Amino acid sequence: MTARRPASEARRSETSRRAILDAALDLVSEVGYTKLSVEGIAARAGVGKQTIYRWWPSKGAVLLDALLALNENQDGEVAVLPDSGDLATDLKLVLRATVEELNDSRIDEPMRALSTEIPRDPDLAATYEERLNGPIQELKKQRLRAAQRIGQLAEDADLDVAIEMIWGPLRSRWLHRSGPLTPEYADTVVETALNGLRPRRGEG
Amino acid sequence: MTARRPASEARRSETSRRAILDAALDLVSEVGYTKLSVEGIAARAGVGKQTIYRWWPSKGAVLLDALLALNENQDGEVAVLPDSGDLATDLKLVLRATVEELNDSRIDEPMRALSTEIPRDPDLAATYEERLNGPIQELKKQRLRAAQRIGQLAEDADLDVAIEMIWGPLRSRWLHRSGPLTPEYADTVVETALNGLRPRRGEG
Amino acid sequence: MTARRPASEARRSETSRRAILDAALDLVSEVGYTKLSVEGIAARAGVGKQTIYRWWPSKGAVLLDALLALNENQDGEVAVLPDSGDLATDLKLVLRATVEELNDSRIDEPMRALSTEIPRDPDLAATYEERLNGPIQELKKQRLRAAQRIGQLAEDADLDVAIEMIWGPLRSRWLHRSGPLTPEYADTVVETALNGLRPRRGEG
Amino acid sequence: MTARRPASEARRSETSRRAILDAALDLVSEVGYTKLSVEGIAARAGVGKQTIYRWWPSKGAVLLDALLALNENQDGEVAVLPDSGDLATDLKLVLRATVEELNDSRIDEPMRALSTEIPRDPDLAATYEERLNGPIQELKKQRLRAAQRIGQLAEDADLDVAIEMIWGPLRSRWLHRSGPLTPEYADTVVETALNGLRPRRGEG
DNA sequence: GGATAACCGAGACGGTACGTCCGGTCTTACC
DNA sequence: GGTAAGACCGGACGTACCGTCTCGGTTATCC
Repeated sequence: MTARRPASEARRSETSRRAILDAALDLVSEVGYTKLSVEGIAARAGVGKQTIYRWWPSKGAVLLDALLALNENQDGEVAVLPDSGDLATDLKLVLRATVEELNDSRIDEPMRALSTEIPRDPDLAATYEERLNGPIQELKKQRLRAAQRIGQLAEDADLDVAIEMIWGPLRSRWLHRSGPLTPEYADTVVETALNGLRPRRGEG
Repeated sequence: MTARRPASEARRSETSRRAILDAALDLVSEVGYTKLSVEGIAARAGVGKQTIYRWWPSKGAVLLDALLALNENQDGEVAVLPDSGDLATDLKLVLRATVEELNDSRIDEPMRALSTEIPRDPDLAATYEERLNGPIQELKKQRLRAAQRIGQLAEDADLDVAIEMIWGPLRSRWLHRSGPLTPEYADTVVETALNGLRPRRGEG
Repeated sequence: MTARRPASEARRSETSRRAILDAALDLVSEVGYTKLSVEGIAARAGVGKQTIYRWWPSKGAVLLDALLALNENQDGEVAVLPDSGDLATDLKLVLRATVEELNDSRIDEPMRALSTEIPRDPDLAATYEERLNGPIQELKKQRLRAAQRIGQLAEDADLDVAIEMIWGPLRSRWLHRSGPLTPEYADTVVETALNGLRPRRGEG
Repeated sequence: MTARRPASEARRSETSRRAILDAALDLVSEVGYTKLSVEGIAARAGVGKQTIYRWWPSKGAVLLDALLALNENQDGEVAVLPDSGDLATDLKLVLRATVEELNDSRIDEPMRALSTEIPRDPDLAATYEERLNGPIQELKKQRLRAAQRIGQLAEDADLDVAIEMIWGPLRSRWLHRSGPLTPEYADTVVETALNGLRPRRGEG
């Protein structure tokens, strides 16, 4: 696990790294991202500011690492989305899990912070894409391609649009707090995305 | 136009107000929202800082007003979404217009700034909801309800979900710059949202 | 007295200015010049750092002003050196006063600080020359010229050298703590400087 | 030469020591004492910071050693001041040599640095006194005592005052750059110190 | 038409945080 | 055990803005 980090970081203090990530998570929950400061993180972590600037370019980057570390802890990392043979069932399962995650205050605040910082900071966006969003996006596409192969998803569907259709509404409602995040909402979104908004032929 | 502002603002300097909004728009395009500062706006507008703080609570609020003023200028304000009788056609029209708007650099930066600031600032979010998003959301719902009445949209569809399905993907691609905003993309999204992701029965 | 400051400083807070000068004097005595910091002065004075940087270029400049302010307080400022008609008597008087001043802990530390900072900082040196040393030097020269006129000082004496001869030893012993500063020492220096080091002709 | 250092320093790297002293001299001339840093010296010398802190307590101490090393190089070290039998002649000779030394940019900056650091740092002052100033002071006193013995200097003269009278003005003019350092100035000072400021009896 | 009060520009003020430099200590790997 | 390298905690630097607060100098109503 530690060995994963490259040789150039051989002398890096694992203690300080953990303290910084923990402090960042704690503080962002306590005071919000806007009032989160590198100075504050350093103080809370009992660390010199330089130790943060040496390894991260911004408070957003610290937070991204903190979030990644959070995932690594609850290991057995899902390397793949579930595939029971039925797309709708699986998507509901996944979205319900996402609902739970976004309702987890440990994740909610830092994730919200990242979501609003990424469009402002191209460097952070690139890292986020590479380390977090990209891989996840690929998993989603794999699952959708499997569905295409067995005729559960239109063959000519644009997968990026499809992903947006499925995961977008949840994310949007969460980010703008425009409604409660419930398992039922997850189900509704999946059904609507798959079936479309038109009245279903032969219904009623 | 000026008369629209309440009596309490009778003594307010229209010159300063315009200068501030213009300066805000100019600066946010030049330096980005993060480096935009009340101090900078005041300097650029040739105005005292207090004149800004007297009328707006934050730089975000200034920008919101600036954006609203921008809309008021290009008058003939569409008080309603087009209704040709065919929902798909109308939605494509509207989304193509949105595509053009979001490609307009005059609007792009301030809009992006607001989009990332709103989830961080409840007060700004409330104002945004009341002055800009709420009314627009209502127009969209009206158009969708009309479609429901003539059987072009499922009667049991959750309109909030529907709106997210239709307008979400465009907004998301724009905000994260995850692909080009083209008229064709607008069309694809409308079709996908209406028809759903499942293979259409009897197709092929 | 306050009116002496130029119009450009009309809005300057006299309260803050006094607090800063007082804090600087207190701190330099407590912790020494090396550990004196602008940050520390600001904190002690209950003032923002910018308020110091707005009006002074360095901690040395603050200290110089503090010292000048100290002199202004004990008014009745001697605009001229005493002239009783006898040079030796007057010089002893003046040097004994200097001895007392340099033994005053209120003056000792800041003066010592300035003395070591001036050779390092040309800007500070210029200000010091203009505001403090220059005028004093002029007074000394006036007194010595008077002595020349009545034959108590060699007509061809270089006044700069003369001043160094008279005031230098005291200053040197003080700066390097190479011996106690006593009235007797002052007298010895005056006698030696006036009579020279050679054996006096006809003595003994 | 190397053997002069005590046994405890047996393992000390002479290469590093030289590199540090050279780097210190170079840097103090380039950037001035204030901006001279242990970090900078280490980097320039290609040496670890610890190697400096192991052997010297401060940047001032390094500089003092560097200066001492400089003297040791131009060997044939004058263990005694010249004594031709005429004090005035000898003093002029010595002061003219000092003038030349102080005009040497290789010596000027580090010496100036030391001169301003010593009154701030008692430890450095002690070392300076022991290693450099003390011995020199003793040489001066020896020469002056010899002069007293043959009636060229007043028998009751305080030698410390005498030294200050003779060497002080030069040092002061140099430190405060209050005038050019010339051989003529050296001569004037010697004459004035010996003869005193009073008009000479029987002149004219 | 003279008082008066809100608005305005300017910018000083007490603060917070920035991102950097360096101090002095400690650790690692080499020789 | 000395050394090069450099991470570490900490303190201060000088700067940028925050949001509040005078300060005079216009307006622009209202008596």
